[in-house]
Amino acid sequence: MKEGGFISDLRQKIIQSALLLFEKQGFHGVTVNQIVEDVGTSKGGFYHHFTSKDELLFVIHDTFITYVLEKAIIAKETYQSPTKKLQGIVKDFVKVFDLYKPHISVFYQENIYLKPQYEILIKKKRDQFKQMVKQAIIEGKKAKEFREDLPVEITTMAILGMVNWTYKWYQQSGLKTIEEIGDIFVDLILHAVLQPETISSKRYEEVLIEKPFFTI
Amino acid sequence: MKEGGFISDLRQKIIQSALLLFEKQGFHGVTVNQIVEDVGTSKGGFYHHFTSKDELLFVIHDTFITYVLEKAIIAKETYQSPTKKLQGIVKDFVKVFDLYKPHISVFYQENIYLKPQYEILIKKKRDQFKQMVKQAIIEGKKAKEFREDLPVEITTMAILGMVNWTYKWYQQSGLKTIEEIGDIFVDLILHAVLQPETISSKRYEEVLIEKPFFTI
DNA sequence: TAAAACAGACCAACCAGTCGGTCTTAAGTA
DNA sequence: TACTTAAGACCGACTGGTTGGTCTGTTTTA
Repeated sequence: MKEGGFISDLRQKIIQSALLLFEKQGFHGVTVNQIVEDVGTSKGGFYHHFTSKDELLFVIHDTFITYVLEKAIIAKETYQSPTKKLQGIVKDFVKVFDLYKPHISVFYQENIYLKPQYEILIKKKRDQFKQMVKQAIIEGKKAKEFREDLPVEITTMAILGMVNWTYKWYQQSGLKTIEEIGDIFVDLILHAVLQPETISSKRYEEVLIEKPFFTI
Repeated sequence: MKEGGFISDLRQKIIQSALLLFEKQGFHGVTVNQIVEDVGTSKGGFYHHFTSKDELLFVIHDTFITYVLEKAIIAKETYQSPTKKLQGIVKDFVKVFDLYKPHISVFYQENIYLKPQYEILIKKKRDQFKQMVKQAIIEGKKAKEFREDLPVEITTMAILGMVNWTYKWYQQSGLKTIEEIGDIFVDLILHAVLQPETISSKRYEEVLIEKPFFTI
């Protein structure tokens, strides 16, 4: 508590252990006893910090989605053009996979086990995030940066799906770094949504934060 | 047994009920008792047809992945050019969401609960499917239909992610039909992977099965 | 010294799977 | 056709193990 800050905080230790256990074995594949044993504490310690196993699951969900949402808001406010906004949101989000992979796995894998009262709270924030991607696409069409025939809703879900799915296969020990993966995703997305003229001309350099790999 | 065929087969009824229950509440959120009650049978009936609850989960997984794999093999053999192959595989796969949505949900949601001996069998088929998409991309690059700078592995996962994620949001009652969604996905994917020249010229008409919506 | 933090034995509920028994079906027999 | 019979299909009370959560303490902190 004194030194080390939250590192020695039992609550955070429990979350950390639970996170890794839930990721590999699922919420129902891990018992409270396993968690407390892994942490090196007791049932008493656990229930002093959490009212239930379900609340622990909620805390994990909430920590993650809150963080992601804040990042997205910053990206949205930082950049002006829709292209840059979309690029920023995607790149920041992909980066999160490095630090928060267990969170993300639990977030997408165990969300059906959230109790209704918690589910409502999480859904709200999750929808907010989705809305930011959607908004970027709408603005991109309006600004004539993106193709006008782009179906907003499906394109949004396609982008989210492509990025979210990363939790199923990404490994830190893999061949590509998370930065590289993020660049490739942005590249694929921009090729899919930008006006063809923008791509074939050199005009995309004006609308991008940085050159994607395909311009090399 | 006489008329109606497998529709009155208890085994199929159990799978059907379990499917819908697992989809909404998860494998561990549904008890064997709930399943047999839903079907209108008994524990005895259940364990006459399945050795365990785990085996039921495996059967659901296997039915689905076997079907998808067969479809992909047909698409691969039907079309010649890589573009058409990729287009065919994706379109067929997206169509599956209409008939097999519960299967898919269970397949991606509950796969971590598969017992090791079953997991091995499923992983084998799943990898085969992934390999077919990957192969189409490799061939597309070789044939100069796709961009040469395309990273094969990540692009494969991006496409799979985009399509797979559909199980999280697709609803039959939604605004777009599954056919439309499939077309949009193909459109986005092709814009992302095809040579820019092919898109800006009219040459894509030669390489496509049918005109995507954006040519209108 | 009191409140917060933690320990761990204990419990009630639940649940996958079992097992002895009954019912249905259809082939065999005369 | 009527009767026999055996195997497959199905029933449901029961069980042994497990699990989330409780409660009464003990230790640590401020």
